[in-house]
Amino acid sequence: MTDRQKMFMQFIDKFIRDNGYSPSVREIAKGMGLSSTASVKNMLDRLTQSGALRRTENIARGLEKPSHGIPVLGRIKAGLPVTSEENVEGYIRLDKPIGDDHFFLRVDGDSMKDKAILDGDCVLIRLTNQVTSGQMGAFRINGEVTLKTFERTSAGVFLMPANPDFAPIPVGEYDDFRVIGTVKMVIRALEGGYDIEPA
Amino acid sequence: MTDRQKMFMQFIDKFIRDNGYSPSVREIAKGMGLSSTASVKNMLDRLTQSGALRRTENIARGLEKPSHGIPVLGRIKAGLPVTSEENVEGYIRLDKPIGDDHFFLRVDGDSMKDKAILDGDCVLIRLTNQVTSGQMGAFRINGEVTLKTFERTSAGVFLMPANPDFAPIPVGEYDDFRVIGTVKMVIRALEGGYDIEPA
DNA sequence: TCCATAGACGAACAAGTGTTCGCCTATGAA
DNA sequence: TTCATAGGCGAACACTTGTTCGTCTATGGA
Repeated sequence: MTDRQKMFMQFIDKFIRDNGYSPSVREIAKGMGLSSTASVKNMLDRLTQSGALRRTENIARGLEKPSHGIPVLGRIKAGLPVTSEENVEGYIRLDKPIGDDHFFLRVDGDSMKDKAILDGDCVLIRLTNQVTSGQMGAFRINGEVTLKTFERTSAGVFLMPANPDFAPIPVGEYDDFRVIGTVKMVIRALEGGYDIEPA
Repeated sequence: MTDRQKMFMQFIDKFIRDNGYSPSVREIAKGMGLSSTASVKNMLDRLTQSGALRRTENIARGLEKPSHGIPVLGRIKAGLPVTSEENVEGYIRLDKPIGDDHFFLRVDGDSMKDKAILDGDCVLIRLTNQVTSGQMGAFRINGEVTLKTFERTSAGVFLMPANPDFAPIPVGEYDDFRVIGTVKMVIRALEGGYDIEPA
């Protein structure tokens, strides 16, 4: 990609970030200091052809930047620059839409620390009442919400902590018990990485 | 929001997901089985006014769905439905753009397990060579990339594991050493939650 | 009954918008 | 030199698109 093409991409990218919709041909022309819309169309065609941009023809503001997410590097091959293509194992799409049956539960306390979940971590919960033995999830028991591992044994149902300082919680027939959802992901933000926006 | 309004939102949402740009008034009309664009405009005005939709007037395909991310629930107040407004402590925007100076490093091995980072976890690294003592980061030493805590003491510089089975790595004057970046976030996907897309 | 609100019709208008066509310049490789 | 490629101009064209206006129906209070 040429420098000029990078400049176009940056402009389009920023425009989309700022406005939530892509720029029109004339807006790009203006932003890039061009007087002809044909020049823009040429450039868009080049960018589309090289795969840097996705676009639906004849559609107003039909530009998309084909983000494939943030690269995941696995074993890094010696000799190569760290972020080079050869090291990429895959991508994680942080912009992938998640249905509104998901929410994060902020972990309070160390009761799951042996499962590497710490106080302050956020666990992504998917709302469901389907839970199998051994699965981690969020549960409400007698009015209190807790993060535990669900265990069904011959001795009954238990909510198991992952910390010897805490005792398993037996779920009796007369307890007010509800499965809230299962844990799909654990996120821990360090030193101001991904922050939580106030409500 | 009325049922009809929800149907509009769903249509628009799906359209954006499918196409990467928002539908035009006429496309909405067609999709909702309406014959007049005025009906659509009425509805869009209602949705915009109630805050369900964001939109720039007079701009083609200028619709946005105002996602404020995934809610984070902290201490859940008893008596309330779990996902009710009152429980929301904040939001995490998974669709927040991250610059391309970030990448994920897939953790290989248990050398940081006492810091609650497990084999297979993904750590978000921000490329930088600024690192202070006590900070966790990715380092290259003698051709090998490793995730460790950086420690500068009177005895010299060390890369500290968080696992008694591993020994600190002293960084000597003649070692080939480079700071790759610092850890901003830890992500662990459980049972097919957020998956890694193949490269 | 009166009235506000949600929802809808159809036609016409005024911008907005992508595309095309012919032509031009500069750069770098063959 | 010759040629391919990136980048650009300006005007004209045709289609897309949001908006407006008057009118209508149904529903659910007050």
